[in-house]
Amino acid sequence: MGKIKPFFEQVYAVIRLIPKGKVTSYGRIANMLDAPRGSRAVGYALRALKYKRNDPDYEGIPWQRVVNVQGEISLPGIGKQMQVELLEEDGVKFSSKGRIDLKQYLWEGMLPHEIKPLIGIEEENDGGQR
DNA sequence: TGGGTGACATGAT
DNA sequence: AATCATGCCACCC
Repeated sequence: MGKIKPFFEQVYAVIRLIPKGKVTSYGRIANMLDAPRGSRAVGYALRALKYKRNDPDYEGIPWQRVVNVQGEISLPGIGKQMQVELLEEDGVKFSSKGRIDLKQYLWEGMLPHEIKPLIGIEEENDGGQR
């Protein structure tokens, strides 16, 4: 039946949909996955990529396109600089305060029912009856 | 094997 | 405006 991928997998699948030159927030990704309080879990998924960097299944995930709802980089330390660099390569500009103007660069995303087929999740209702 | 551990967002104080 | 608690989930040791 509705083949459910683990949540982290769903997160990665959504991130792959973020267009180059755009960003989205942890919270928006959570909302797209029907997990309105799951923003933190989205962050956990991103952190977990560190353990998967040798796994070909997880290559090419544009993780840099996820920022917090303020348009700021959440990733601490050296990784932050790397994220800024990658975003600049994407064509995203930072303000003098190190912020991204979400009015300009935000990827609005999709509704949960729109995004599920794209990330390999079937709707659980079979046939629309209820 | 089971906790502890994090790239967050929100509402209440 | 700044702090605080809480919800959320897979993975490593």
